[in-house]
Amino acid sequence: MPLKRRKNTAPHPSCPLAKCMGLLSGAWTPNIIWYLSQGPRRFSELRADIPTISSKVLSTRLKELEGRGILNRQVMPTSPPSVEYALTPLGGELMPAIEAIVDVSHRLRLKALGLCDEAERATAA
Amino acid sequence: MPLKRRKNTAPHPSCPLAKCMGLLSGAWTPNIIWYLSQGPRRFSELRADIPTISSKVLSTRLKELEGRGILNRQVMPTSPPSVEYALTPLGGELMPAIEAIVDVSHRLRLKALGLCDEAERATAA
DNA sequence: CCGTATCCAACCCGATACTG
DNA sequence: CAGTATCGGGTTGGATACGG
Repeated sequence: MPLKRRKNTAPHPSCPLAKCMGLLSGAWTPNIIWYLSQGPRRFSELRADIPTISSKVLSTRLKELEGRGILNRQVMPTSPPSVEYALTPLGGELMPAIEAIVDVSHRLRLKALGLCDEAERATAA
Repeated sequence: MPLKRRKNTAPHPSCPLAKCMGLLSGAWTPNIIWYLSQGPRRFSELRADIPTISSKVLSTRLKELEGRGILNRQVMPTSPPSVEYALTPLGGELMPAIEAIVDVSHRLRLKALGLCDEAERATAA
């Protein structure tokens, strides 16, 4: 009984997943966005926030994110020149999504530890 | 005027971004989840859904996602053996996040095309 | 049909060194 | 301080071929 074949999905005309992947591509991209969500931040501050990132990668990601419209770059007129990066409104809208993923991840860990449906089953002894 | 230094962020004790990255790591992971969100799907169907993915990578991702509790794997008792993959409830909760990212991405493209705040500025000749 | 094994090219990122 | 240039290792993923 060879089971009937299902059509290729694509039921909704929307399936631009490539964009999803591209938007947050880069190992540290979500972290950069997360730190900027707490307010504008300078290059060296981000470097300190993410100790293991190299300046090369950080500057690359910042340029990418600026080009995508996720953050703005502003040079401050201070004596040692400094640069501030801040999320755009649209960039800020990524935060709920990132937090949702983190939340699911957290609950998955709880489940993995077996600390979750224990209550449901009411092991009761 | 050397501008006052800001403390290292980390204001909220929660900043497990490494998890966020890990959950959706892999170039095709969001796509796999997206296709499974429309219902259970077999190995070869997913292969057809994502034409450019290799069977090696697909099976690797599926095993990872199963291990993380994002999807379940079930062998169907059909004559040519087939395997169905389906999102777990927790895995399904990733969909809103993925859709949110896709949505932001879409609006960013509109902005990039200059089809957005043109109205605001009312270039007005 | 459902994968696994091997090989290999591309990419990504960190370390280091250097410029304005 | 805010980056850029270069190198080199580690990882990812595609192609292909094979096994259950």
